[in-house]
Amino acid sequence: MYYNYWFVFSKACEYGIKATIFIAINSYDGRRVSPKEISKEIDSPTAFTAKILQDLVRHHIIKSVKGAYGGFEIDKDTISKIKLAQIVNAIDGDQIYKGCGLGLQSCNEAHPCPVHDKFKLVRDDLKFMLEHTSLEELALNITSGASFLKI
Amino acid sequence: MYYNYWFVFSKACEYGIKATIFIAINSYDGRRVSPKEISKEIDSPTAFTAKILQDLVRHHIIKSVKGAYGGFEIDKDTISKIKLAQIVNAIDGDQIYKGCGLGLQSCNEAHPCPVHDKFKLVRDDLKFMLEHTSLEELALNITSGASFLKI
DNA sequence: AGTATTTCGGATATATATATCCTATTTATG
DNA sequence: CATAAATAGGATATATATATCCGAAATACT
Ligand code: FES
Ligand code: FES
Repeated sequence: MYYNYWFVFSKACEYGIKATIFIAINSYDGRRVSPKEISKEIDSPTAFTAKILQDLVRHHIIKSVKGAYGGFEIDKDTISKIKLAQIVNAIDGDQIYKGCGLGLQSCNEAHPCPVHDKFKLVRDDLKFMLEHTSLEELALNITSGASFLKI
Repeated sequence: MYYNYWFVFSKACEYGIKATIFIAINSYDGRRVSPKEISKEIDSPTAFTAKILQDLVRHHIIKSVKGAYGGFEIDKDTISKIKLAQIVNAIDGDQIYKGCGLGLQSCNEAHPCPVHDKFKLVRDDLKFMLEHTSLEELALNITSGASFLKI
């Protein structure tokens, strides 16, 4: 059997998205959070999550404050401006938007793979969805109890 | 950096889809093909492709004939009945249709993750596409020169 | 200045997917 | 029956993703 255990996003990306949401929620209250708190809340391995947080800092999606009383935070103003696509891009790259569904070297209208036309529709829908979903709405859905970060 | 190099389908699944299309094309001409021919035509590692072919045989998607003058084939009658979804299911399983986009234990309307509503739409589109794309049309697009299996 | 706290980042370990190799088994044909 | 040709399948190797560990650097507070 050649079953895989994943779909669309890497584990790193799943953790990154959930972590960013949790940081946003806490930033609304002016509270910084640590990798330990985050990983507990999103049910992820702490050290691995910390690596991903570093990556998100480098991509200027979240901010880190070193030292005592430090932690991770997001500028309140930017929470509504950050789109899911930016987080996914920072961690998984942009092949998700551009890559060929059947692994040809590139997805090319002029040299399409057998599923190109149909695959492109779905892929573009995914792209549109990611580009139009804001961190703000994801965070608000958690605080309102409409959605959950774990289990 | 935590970039991944894949998207949606595993390599095994990509090879499986392309191999099945190539087998279908040859079965229209009553010709059996070997893993060597297949892997050359779809630009994949031969031995690995052979493993996937075995898997497809076990799932009754293709037929194998052992011994001299053997090879892989598909009943002409079934080519139009086989859907892309069956191939994907055989190799990558059904998590692609059912799994949570953010890795929660299960995708559950009553306990949704932050992206559930939006993700479900895209996932269901993908499911519909796979279930309504026949092996026949994929094969015909190759023979007509409208699409390609490699490069 | 000293200390506790916290992120940063390199090195390493583990799990999984991908790929290869070699032998056994099957079968058409001479 | 012998031989050649072909798939089946176990064992093994490699690449990548995931996960852990530990010391270095930065910062708030005393
Ligand atoms: S060429 Fe394969 S998806 Fe476009
Ligand atoms: S719960 Fe996450 S996609 Fe449905």
